[in-house]
Amino acid sequence: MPNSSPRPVTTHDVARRAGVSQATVSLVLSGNPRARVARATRERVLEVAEELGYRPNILARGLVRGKSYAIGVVVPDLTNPFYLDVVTGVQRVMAEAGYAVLPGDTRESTPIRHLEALRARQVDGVIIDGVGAAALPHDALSELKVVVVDEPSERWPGVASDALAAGRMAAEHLAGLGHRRVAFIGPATDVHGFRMRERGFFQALREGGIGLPHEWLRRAPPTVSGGLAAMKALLSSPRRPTAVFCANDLIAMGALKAALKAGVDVPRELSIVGCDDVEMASVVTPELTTIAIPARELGARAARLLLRQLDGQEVSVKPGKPLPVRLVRRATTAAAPEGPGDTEHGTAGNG
Amino acid sequence: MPNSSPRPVTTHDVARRAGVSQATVSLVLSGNPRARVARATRERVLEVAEELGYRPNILARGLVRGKSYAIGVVVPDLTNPFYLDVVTGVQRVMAEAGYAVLPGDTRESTPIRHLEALRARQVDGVIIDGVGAAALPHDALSELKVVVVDEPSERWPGVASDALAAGRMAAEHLAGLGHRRVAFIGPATDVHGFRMRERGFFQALREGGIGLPHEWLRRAPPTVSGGLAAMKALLSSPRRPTAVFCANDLIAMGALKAALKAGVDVPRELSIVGCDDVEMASVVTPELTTIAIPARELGARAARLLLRQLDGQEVSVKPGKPLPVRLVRRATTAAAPEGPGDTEHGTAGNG
DNA sequence: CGTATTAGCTAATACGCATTAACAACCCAC
DNA sequence: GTGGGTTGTTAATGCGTATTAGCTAATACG
Repeated sequence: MPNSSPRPVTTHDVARRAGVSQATVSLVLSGNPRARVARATRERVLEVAEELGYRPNILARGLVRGKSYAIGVVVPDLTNPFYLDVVTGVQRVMAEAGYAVLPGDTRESTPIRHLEALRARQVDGVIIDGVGAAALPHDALSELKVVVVDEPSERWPGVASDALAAGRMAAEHLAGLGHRRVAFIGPATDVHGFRMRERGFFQALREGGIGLPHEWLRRAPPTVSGGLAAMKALLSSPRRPTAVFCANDLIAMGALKAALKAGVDVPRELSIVGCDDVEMASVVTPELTTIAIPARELGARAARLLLRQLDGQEVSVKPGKPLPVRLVRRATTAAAPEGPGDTEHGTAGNG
Repeated sequence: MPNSSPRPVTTHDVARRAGVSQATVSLVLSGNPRARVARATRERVLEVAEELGYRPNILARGLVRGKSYAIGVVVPDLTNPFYLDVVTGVQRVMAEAGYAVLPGDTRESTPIRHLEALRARQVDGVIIDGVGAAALPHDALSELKVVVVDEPSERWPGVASDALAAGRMAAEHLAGLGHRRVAFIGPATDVHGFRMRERGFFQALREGGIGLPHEWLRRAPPTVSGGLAAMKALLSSPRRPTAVFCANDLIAMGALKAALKAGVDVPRELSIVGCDDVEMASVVTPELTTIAIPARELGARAARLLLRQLDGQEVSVKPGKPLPVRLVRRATTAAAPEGPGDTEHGTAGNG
C-alpha cells in the first residue's frame, strides 16, 4: 500500500527516506534536467518517490516560482457549443503543458468580475473570446498575459477566424442560388467577430447588387430564442425575404424553428444559413446550411500563443493570417422560389 | 493609478504603508473576524489595502491552510448539455464560496487519469457524475473529499435524481397512449443513472403487461450518432416498434433524425421519448417529449454537500430523497397507430 | 502602590517547494 | 604534494500568507 498516512508526502519525506537532502530531491524531481546529480542518487530518489507515492504540491511550486500554472478562459456563454469547442481546444493543449484551465462565462456576471476572480487565483494568463476585450478597462488585465480570440488588438496577441469571409460566403451562396430578397439576423454587439460576419455579408451583398431594407435587418441576442423571436417578427411583416443569414447557428436554429412552426417550407420558401457549424446544426431537420468556423483550432492556437508568452517569449501582437472558414451546404438552402419578381425597394445596406 | 508596479501587492506592502506588522494585516484581512484588532487599526489597514489594490494570494493562503480552494468535476462528456448543466450548477454555488472549479470530461482520457491530475493540483474535493464511480480503484480518491451524482454509494455522500421514476414515467406515458410495441435504446454501461432509467422503464412496462423482444433492445453510445445508428437498425428490422424510449436526449435526437430521414412520420407512426430535457430537446422539430431531470439543481446540491465536507463537517453517506423528475409532453409522442393489432411474441423483458 | 488582567500588537515560525551559494570530495597535472 | 578544476551535495533562503506565543501598555483591583 503506497501511502496510507493522511498527510501528503513531501520532498522532505522522500529525502529522509532516501538519505539525501530535500534540495537534492527537489533537483531530481523538479524538472531541471541539467542539474548535476549522480546517476545513482537520481535513481534512488526517483525510486523512493515512486514508492512513497510522492506528488509535487503545485501550489507550493507555484508560490516559489511565482506562477500558478493555471489560466482562465472567459467567453460569453458556455452553453453555446461553439464556445465550448473553443474551450475544449484550449484545454487540450494546456493540459499537455501541465496547466489547469478555469473556464467561465459571463451569463450571470461580467467580464470584469470574472477577471477579478481569476486574478485572485493568480492565474498566469487568460484567453478571451467574444466578450468585447477591447472595451475592457485597462487595469482589469494588468499583470496578466492575454490572448484574444476573434478580436484584433494592438495590446495583445490573438488568433482569429476569417469572419469577414464567413459573411461573404453566406451572401455569395445565397446570391448564387438566385436570392435577392435576403434578411439578416444578428446581435447588436461590439464583439468583433459578429461585426465582421455582418460586414462581410453586407459587403458581398452590395457587390452582388443586392440591397437590404431596414426591416430585414433584425437585431436579436445570439441564442435560439433570440433567433426564434426575430424570425417570427420577420415572418409577420408584409413582405417576406426568401433567405436569411443568421450570425450564428443558435440564431439560425431558432429561426428555423420559427419558420417551421409558421408552416413555412424550408428551404423551398425560405433559405436559412447559419454560422459556426456546431454539432447540432446537422441534427436539426432539415439540416442547417452553415459556415464552419474551426472553433477547436482557434482554441488550440490561442492556447499555444499563451503558452509562448508564459514561457517568457515575446509574442507579436500583429494579427496572423485568419483561420479559413468554409461553407457547409446542407438542407436549409435552395434556389430562390419563383416569386413575383424582385421589386425595387430602398436598398439600405449597412455601412 | 492603483498599482503600476509589476509585482503584486502583498500583505507586507500593506503593512509597511499602514505602519503596522504583516501579522496585523493578515489578522484584519484574513477573515478571522473575532481577532482582537483596534477599530482604528483595522480601518487604517483596510483603507491602505484598498488604496494599494491588495488582493490575497490564494496560493499562499492555500499553502498554509493546507487547502487549494479548488475542486474538480469529472463527467463523461461536457459536450452533452446535461452534464454541462450539472457543472453550471456546481460552479454557481462554488463560486460564491470562493472555490474554483476545474471541470473535465473523459472523452479522451479516463477518470483515473483525470483524478490524478486533479490531485496533483491539490484540489480539495471532487464531484463525480456518470463515470461509474463505484468501479474506481480505491486509492484513486484517497485523501479527497468526494460527492457522487446519480450513483448511490456507501463510501461517499451523493445526490441523485429519481432515475427509476424517469424510466417508469416514459413507460407509463407510452402505455397510456396505447403503445404495446415499444423499443429501448440505451448504452451498455454500468453507470447507475442509466441503468435505473432502463430498469424503471422495463419494470413499468412489465407491470403494464408489455413485453419487449430482444431485437428491440438496442445498445448504443449515449450520443446523437449512437441514437441515429440504433434507430436506423431498428427501422430496418422486419417488425417495427411504434414507440421507443431513449436513455437520454442525445440518443433521442439521433433517433428522431434517423426516423425522419427514413420518412417515418413522427409521432404518427413512431413515438419517441427522451430523457434529460436539454435545451435542444425543444428546438428540434418535432419537439421532443422527454423526462426532465433537474441537472442544475443536482449540481448545486452536490456542491453544497461537498462544501459541507470541506468545512470539516461530517456528511452522511446515506442517500437522501432523490430529486423528482417530470414528464414533459411535447410533439414526438402520440397515440399508437391503429395497426395490425398486437401480435404475441416472446416477451423477453429485462431483468 | 504592587500585581492581575486584558487589549492590541508583533516576532517568529511554518506551509512545501525551488534555487543558489557554498562546500566537500575527487581527479588531474605539474 | 600543491594548485586548480570538476562534480555532487547541502545549508540556507525566500515565495505570501496564517497562526501562535509572547510582549507592551493600559486598565482594574485589593
